[in-house]
Amino acid sequence: MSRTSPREQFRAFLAKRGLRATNQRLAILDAALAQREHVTAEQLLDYARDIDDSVSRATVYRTLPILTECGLLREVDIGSGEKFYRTHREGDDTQVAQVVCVDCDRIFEISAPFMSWYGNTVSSKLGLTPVNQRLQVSARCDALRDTGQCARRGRP
Amino acid sequence: MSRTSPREQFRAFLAKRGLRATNQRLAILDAALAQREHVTAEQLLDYARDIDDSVSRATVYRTLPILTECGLLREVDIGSGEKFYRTHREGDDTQVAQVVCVDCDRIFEISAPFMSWYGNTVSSKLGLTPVNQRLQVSARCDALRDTGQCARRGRP
DNA sequence: CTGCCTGCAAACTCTTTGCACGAAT
DNA sequence: ATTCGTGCAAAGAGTTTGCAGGCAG
Repeated sequence: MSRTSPREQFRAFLAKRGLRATNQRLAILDAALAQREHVTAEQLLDYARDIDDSVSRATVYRTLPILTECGLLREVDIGSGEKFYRTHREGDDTQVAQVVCVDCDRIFEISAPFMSWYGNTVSSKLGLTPVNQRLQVSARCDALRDTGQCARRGRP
Repeated sequence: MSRTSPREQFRAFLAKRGLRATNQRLAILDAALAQREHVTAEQLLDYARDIDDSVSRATVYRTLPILTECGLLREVDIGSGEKFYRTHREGDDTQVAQVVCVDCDRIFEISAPFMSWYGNTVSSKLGLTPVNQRLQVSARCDALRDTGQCARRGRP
């Protein structure tokens, strides 16, 4: 229903915080929005440089937390050393599980509406209130095991 | 039921792989077994050096994967930059959720038997078979919020 | 003896930070 | 004009690795 584009949303967020809408920040935003898959900071740097070649690695790292707090990106940490980022679109479920295929390294996200209940159940026993939670599944590809091939293999 | 001590289990595992039971590896094992809480590689190095001061950081890092594969330790990654390790005793539940208190930084583990069902459900939709899964909850301390104090605060 | 193991230190990866210049408001 | 933002390069944290010597089997 909302008519607010991500660009506007970002500008409004920046203004509210007294931050500036620089070309670099906007280029990073546009680069992120153009990606359908999970991307690393390094990949985002490349894409952002295609839009504005003055973007530096430092600025990407400084901008990512802003975009995350703004709600435009979601940070996904699968414990592999580097963090991944994904555009968070309106209507996206907040409670998602990540399924990481150890064969093709792709990250799938699945709505997991039970998670918040689990988090509450498990935390309340300890006198704690959940802030956020992640369910992460590592899995192997059935097709690859059975036929030696996986259609997803190698795809971005 | 088993009469096998962790030491014996480790020696058997090493022998089976053609690896050597060095003093350093045994010291690291003993250091790990003596800990009740989650420890980092660095802490384990300190404890192991109390037993055998010739243990080096490199050997700790080289030994941790062995102990993990052997099933004597469990690796816990809470996405904080460094990994934690915990002794995995017989009868320990494999399906555990980690609850991390963001106030006192302690890691609690709670049995979460529903997790494997969930992992299966979510993976099978993608044509994947789960290898392992983690449910991780970040939470705040109720006592600290309400009374300004938490009995667990500062405790190891 | 032989070859796996070791400690040391350097290398590596991802991320953060100090600094002086540059641009948004 | 200010003040925040930037690129660069160096620093950091955690972990891994190359090498020459050491010790288990």
